[in-house]
Amino acid sequence: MAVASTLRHTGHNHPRPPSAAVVDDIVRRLSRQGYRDTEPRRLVINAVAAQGRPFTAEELCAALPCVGRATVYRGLRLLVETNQVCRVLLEDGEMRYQLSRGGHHHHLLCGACGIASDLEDCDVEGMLRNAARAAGFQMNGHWLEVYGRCGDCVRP
Amino acid sequence: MAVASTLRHTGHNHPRPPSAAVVDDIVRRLSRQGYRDTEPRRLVINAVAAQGRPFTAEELCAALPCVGRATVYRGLRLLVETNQVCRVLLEDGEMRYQLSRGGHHHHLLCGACGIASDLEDCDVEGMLRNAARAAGFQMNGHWLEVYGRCGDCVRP
DNA sequence: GCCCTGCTGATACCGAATATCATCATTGTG
DNA sequence: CACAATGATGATATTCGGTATCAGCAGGGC
Repeated sequence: MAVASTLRHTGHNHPRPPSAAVVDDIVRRLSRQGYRDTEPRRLVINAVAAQGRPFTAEELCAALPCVGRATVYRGLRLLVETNQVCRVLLEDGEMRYQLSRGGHHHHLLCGACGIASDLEDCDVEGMLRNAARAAGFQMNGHWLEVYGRCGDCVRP
Repeated sequence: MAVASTLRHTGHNHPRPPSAAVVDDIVRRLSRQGYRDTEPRRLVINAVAAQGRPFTAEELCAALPCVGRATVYRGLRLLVETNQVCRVLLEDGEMRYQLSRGGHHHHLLCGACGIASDLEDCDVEGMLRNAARAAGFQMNGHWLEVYGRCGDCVRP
């Protein structure tokens, strides 16, 4: 129902064309794990996919006035737990979320426009593991965010 | 006053000898920036310095029953803002704090004992800057946490 | 179409953190 | 050393993000 009017709420926030394919993919993956395909859940996924930059749970609630708070939070949590949405840590410690494009990657967070692009093909992983081993530490994982200015904001 | 009894509250938590020198250093640095040397503030700093592993603001409050909540929170925030306490991000997204030993470093966080050791002499910095530049991104900073098992917990 | 069960959403609740503000204490000054 | 200016304190109220509850609803297997 009110999908279009819902998405309009995020219009000031670099909206993407709500790609039905992406949403369907996510719903299908959830289905495969036994989660139902419900309308409110699809609305949440739709809104998540429409965000153009890392968002907070509260922003998602605001963008979905016709979906209950609890449902939005549950939906977001489900997406995080199934690794379809990744957490993004801002420089000031605030936690945000973003649709994951899959695979292991890190974020290049622009402090000017707020957009998070992905950094792939970077072997921090191996380097860190070695450095950690040298300190007698067995590394199992890591969390990395990179802050600065994206190309568009550096040369305007 | 009740410093000794206060510290005893952290006894189960790898307490350190409350090094007066460390505390004095911090107080002096604050003084230089115009912040007063007050008893409650010293108590907070003392408790911070006595923690053996990353702690939460709430834990600090519990360890300082005779200092007001607001004062504990304010004191901790002041220490973070003046870079004398660093934030530590746990794998699950929880934020904790730890006395900074100064300079830029990263944390090796042991998931078993909870202790955070420092990783220095590691050129992630340069590597990241290059990788970011290759993606057209101007890097100004980064946040990195390494998770795993410390030497003591790997071979018990 | 029916029924089981997961999902929803209004509400209440919880915990962490901050705002308020009268009172107190530190520190620079005379 | 005493005083005044002002920063700091702490009890309290408040805000805010997030979760628990639970009766009613709806998806989807049969």
